[in-house]
Amino acid sequence: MLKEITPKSQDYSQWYVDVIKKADMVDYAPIKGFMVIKPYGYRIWEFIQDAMNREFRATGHENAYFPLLIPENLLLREAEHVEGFSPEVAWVTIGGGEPLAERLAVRPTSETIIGSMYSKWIQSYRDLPVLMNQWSNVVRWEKATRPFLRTTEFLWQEGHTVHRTAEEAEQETMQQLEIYRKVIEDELAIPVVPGRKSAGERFAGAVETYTLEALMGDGRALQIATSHFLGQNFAKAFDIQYLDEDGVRKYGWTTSWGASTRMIGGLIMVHGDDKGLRMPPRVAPIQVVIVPIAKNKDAEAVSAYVKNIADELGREFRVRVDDRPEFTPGYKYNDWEMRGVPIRLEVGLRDMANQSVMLARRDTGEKTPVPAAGIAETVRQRLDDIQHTLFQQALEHQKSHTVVVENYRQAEEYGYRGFFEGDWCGRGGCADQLKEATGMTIRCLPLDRQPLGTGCVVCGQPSTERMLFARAY
RNA sequence: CGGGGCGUAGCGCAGCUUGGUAGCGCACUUGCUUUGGGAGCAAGGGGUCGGGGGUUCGAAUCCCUCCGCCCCGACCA
Repeated sequence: MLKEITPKSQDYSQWYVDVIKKADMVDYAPIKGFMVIKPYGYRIWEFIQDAMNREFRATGHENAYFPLLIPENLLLREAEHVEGFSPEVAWVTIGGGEPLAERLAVRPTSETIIGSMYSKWIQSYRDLPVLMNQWSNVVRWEKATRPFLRTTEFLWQEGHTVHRTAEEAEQETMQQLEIYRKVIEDELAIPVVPGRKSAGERFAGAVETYTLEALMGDGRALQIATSHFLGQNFAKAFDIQYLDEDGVRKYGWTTSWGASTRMIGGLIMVHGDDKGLRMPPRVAPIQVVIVPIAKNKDAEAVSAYVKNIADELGREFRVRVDDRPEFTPGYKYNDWEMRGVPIRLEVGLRDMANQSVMLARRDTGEKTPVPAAGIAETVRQRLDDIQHTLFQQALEHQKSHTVVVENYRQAEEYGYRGFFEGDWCGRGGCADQLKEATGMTIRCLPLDRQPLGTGCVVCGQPSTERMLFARAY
């Protein structure tokens, strides 16, 4: 085990790696680019799943599961889609010891195989809309990988829907984007900027891609969820047709939307500090840890006092009593701080005598004695406050690192760290030049902004778009 | 794919220049003492030195070769 966590300011990448190791979230697998998600990390994923499943069901979606392997001919159906994904597809060519007649792709995403099934299932306008989601793993052969942020295999959910009209499909696309915003801001306490992707950054095969962009602690952007309006591109490629009320056969309009374990990487980078993780209470595997402090002769008395408190809190919160005899209290404080547990209660003889406990907040580091009576209410308030404080701190960071510019060169004085906002003429050439010169890419065209009319930040020509650009993960 | 670095105990490393019984710290096991911010003492266990080949009486160390990992670039939902 590492003894210390590298300070963020010294080396942000090393800090990130140290934190995920110290927090016991992941381990590197024996295959390059793959990782094992350990129970403490996986539990966070389960909370995200719970929150999303609630929202998906409330909007009429059902979970289903489609195959891991996709026959090559299906993957080839949609031209842009193949072109976008083929460089990173892993292929299965042998099964049961025999070479396969047709090689099988390990899914990089499931539009193709789901589209082929939808075409069988849909006959009439009465079969629409089809609203499904699947929780799965996907594989994209990446050259540079980092735990959670970009791994060869990752876990995600992918929603796939078919609609009767373009309007309904567009509405679905926006509705799902809003669900992501809600879960990511309310549960993970990560503020995001919703926007539309520029043509160059669009999902392969989509008509429009919408995104949520978050700003990390080091000033780089992270695309944290996307929702795609696919038009009739996939409906045509997979022959998804229905007979409409007017007796005419028509192509359906499809959408897809996804969010992955990358969100956990965002969670770490947005909230973590030099002591380790800081977990937002709503997705914290352990919300309250209680550390009893007692010499041998007092152990029994303290333990009884702690048990009462733990029982009361355990009815409402996720509580852990750390009574491991082999570690000192100081060790335990550090240990749980690395794991980001929002509230720590230190309980010894002094507290017992005062009928109180010492409450330490992970977000602020503040330590205050609080009465044992009404402890559940106190903890409830503090957890709410921590959830709120983490979001506010992240929002402050985002706001203070968002700069409006009239020319992209102004970003240089900020070291290209942060979100930069400016006008864009809409031409891909300017986007390319921006990237070439600065390493920054267009993160999105924010939904609620209009061009200021100051001219494209790259070429100065009349602008049609307002864009958010940054260096990204 | 280009440039650089590294593979020695679970983790982090020394040893290699100049070949001669494989070491240190942490972790682990046992016992005793400890416990309000990373406890102490004592006794233990743990290694095909990344793989293969060569030189040599003898290779972690020298030579050849293969493999893997990390960082920087390029590429990228």
